[in-house]
Amino acid sequence: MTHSLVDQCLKDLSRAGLRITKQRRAMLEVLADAQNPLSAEETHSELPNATCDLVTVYRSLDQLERIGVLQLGVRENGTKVYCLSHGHDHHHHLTCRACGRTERVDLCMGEELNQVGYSFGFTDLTHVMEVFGTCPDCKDKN
Amino acid sequence: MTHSLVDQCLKDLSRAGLRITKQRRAMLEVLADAQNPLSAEETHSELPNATCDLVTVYRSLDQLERIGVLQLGVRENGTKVYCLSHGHDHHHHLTCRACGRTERVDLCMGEELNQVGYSFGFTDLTHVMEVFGTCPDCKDKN
DNA sequence: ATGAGTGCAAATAGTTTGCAAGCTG
DNA sequence: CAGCTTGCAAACTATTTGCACTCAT
Repeated sequence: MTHSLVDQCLKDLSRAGLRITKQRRAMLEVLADAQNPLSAEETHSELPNATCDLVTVYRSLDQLERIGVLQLGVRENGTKVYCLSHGHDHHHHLTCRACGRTERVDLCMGEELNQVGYSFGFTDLTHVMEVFGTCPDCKDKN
Repeated sequence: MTHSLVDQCLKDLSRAGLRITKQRRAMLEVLADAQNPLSAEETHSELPNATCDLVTVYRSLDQLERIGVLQLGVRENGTKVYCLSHGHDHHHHLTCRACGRTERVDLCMGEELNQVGYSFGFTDLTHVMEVFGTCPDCKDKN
């Protein structure tokens, strides 16, 4: 199926002066299908066989995040993860530190954080908010 | 001067069954004096000459965070940083992505995040929240 | 056709692990 | 004096960089 979500992202890509390539389209498709934020490695491994090099994934994810098509997150170990943030679907995640399972969290205080940032004279504000815990299944396994 | 803050942390250390060593005391002193969260590397370099190996810093920071003496944060590039979180002085930071300058942010929605976590059956909840931006000085320099 | 984008190789940064020796409680 | 801690060396994971070649616009 054709992802209208992906098409939207591709439009944003051109609008930002970036080029549309089959590699980028493939990455966006992977991220659009993903149930949770993916790291560069994970995105790469979900890509149809040999779509592109891992380095290209790193470079593209970084650019896509800069132009706001992707939203950046972190794992507890510092690994960067990305998910589509198309339109204004900004949200956060609750991640199990044992199995990686994630749940969507719709709480956010981005507005307030930006206020504080502006009050200090800062610009280009972004934020990262992540919740980590042990999910019921992993708790039992223990 | 003697840091009552450090003494408090050391007490928490023993209470948690960890041992008090000169290395750990030195690290806590560095963190108590720091104006902003420090990475393992930075903490190590602030230590009085040859206090201990960098590996020891990594191991100790990790343990101190687990028992709640330190609060974990991340830089935009994924580097882990730590600051004292003694008592209940939980707070967050606004960091300039160009020069690293940080400002304290007292906003936090830990309570609400924990609620959501519990509602999913998750336990041992923690969270990370970081604001990144460009500070006035770095903006001008550009 | 021109410069953004890509692949490949190699370098970095940050962090973890194994093991023997040292020090704390 | 038992076992937590540390030091040193080495392995690892995540990410970045340089350069020549390719492709989107």
